[in-house]
Amino acid sequence: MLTQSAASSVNPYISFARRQRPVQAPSRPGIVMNFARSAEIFADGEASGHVYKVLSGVVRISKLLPDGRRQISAFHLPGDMFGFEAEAQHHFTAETVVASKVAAYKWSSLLANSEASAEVLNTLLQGLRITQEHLLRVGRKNALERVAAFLIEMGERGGGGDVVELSMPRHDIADYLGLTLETVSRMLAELKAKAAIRLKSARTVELIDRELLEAMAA
Amino acid sequence: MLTQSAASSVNPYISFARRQRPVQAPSRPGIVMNFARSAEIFADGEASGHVYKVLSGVVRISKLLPDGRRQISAFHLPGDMFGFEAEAQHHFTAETVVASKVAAYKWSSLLANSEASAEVLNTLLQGLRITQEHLLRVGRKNALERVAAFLIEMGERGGGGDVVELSMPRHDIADYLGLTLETVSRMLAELKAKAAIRLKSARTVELIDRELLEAMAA
DNA sequence: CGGGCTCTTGAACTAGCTCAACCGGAGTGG
DNA sequence: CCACTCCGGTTGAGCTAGTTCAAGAGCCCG
Repeated sequence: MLTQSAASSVNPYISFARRQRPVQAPSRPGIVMNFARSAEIFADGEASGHVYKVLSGVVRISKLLPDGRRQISAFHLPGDMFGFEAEAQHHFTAETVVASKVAAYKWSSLLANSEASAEVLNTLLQGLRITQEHLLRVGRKNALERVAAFLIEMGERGGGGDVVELSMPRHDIADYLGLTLETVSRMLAELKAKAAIRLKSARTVELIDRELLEAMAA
Repeated sequence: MLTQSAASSVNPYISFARRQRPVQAPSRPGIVMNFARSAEIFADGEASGHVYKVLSGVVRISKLLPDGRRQISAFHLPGDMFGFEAEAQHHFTAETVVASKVAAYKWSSLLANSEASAEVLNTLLQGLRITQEHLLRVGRKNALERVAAFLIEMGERGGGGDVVELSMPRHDIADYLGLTLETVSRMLAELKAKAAIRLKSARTVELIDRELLEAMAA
């Protein structure tokens, strides 16, 4: 079971994603829900109708290929909203990376409120821009540039301090950047060797030369 | 000048994109503009404030890296809208692929109209979903899968017939799929060898085995 | 103290890139 | 009407970045 075989090996996260879900369905605006780490909030294909806001923790948005290859399109941090759909079904999966608190809002009631719907519009515009920028990274940048850009991104979103807490495993970073976890690990080692970063632990990165890091992100 | 050198060679399209632009600025809703082939509609960094609808032709949306590497995030066909921005500046470039007719609308007046703004919301939701799906292709699919998926996509968007007119050069397809033009050409040759398609001309592809094509797109 | 995970590192392999030559259709001019 | 040229596309040969496969090393938690 642990000996994964070839390219068509099933992504281990499929089986890990737990169906732990709060009993109370989110019906009125702003229902708060607690999720354990690596829990599924909703899955690709499920009925949509609610949008969510991260209160604490980290949420990953992903799509799976039938053979298990996975692409993470975004990590959502506290304050971020996700789960918007034009149709009645979700077209991607949302799972927690770490234990997280999430507020659910009814999509229809959000649209009824003009102030909220203006905010939604803005969120969507930002989301589209960010996804297009990420597409450029994945489609045109090399492994070192992608990892450097990822660290800068997480640094900025995490408050701008020099110490960046990566709450996700290498596997998730790899699936976000379109790489393998081994390559992510090697690129981190290279950035460390070039004195751009220091690895306080596997998940705690200190950015010791932002300028160099930015130059490497291309 | 024609001997391009190495990975850092400047993208030829930078210099080709012509600044041919209609004199009349789009100020009232629905101003129709005509553009020659490979003309710039707006560039990354320019002031935004208008959104556009393709009336005829094809428009490509792209982002450039300083060294000339380019990622095309979308091709827009007649009926599609583009140019939405949350901020005062555009964050990507829009150029015609072939001679095109485009209608410009003032963003602010579109937002004022609630019916139009509901349509905008829907367009954005669709756009986000499509971009995420494209990210999965670029991040996780191999060259053959990407090219097969591209042909299926263009086939469906082009009306569903068996003969697909690709109005864009190989270079554009490559920059859309995150490949090189040589690889695109080789994958088309492979699909042809496997009898999934027939190349009536370089730009005219006949899909002779959609099922096989879909299987190859993974 | 032991059993899983996660992460790192090494070695070999390969998909796709790079570099280079050539091909063919669409003007263009003699 | 043919020769020439230009440009987009194809094809080949070799190379390399990143993957794959494999073996260990930490590390957290019971």
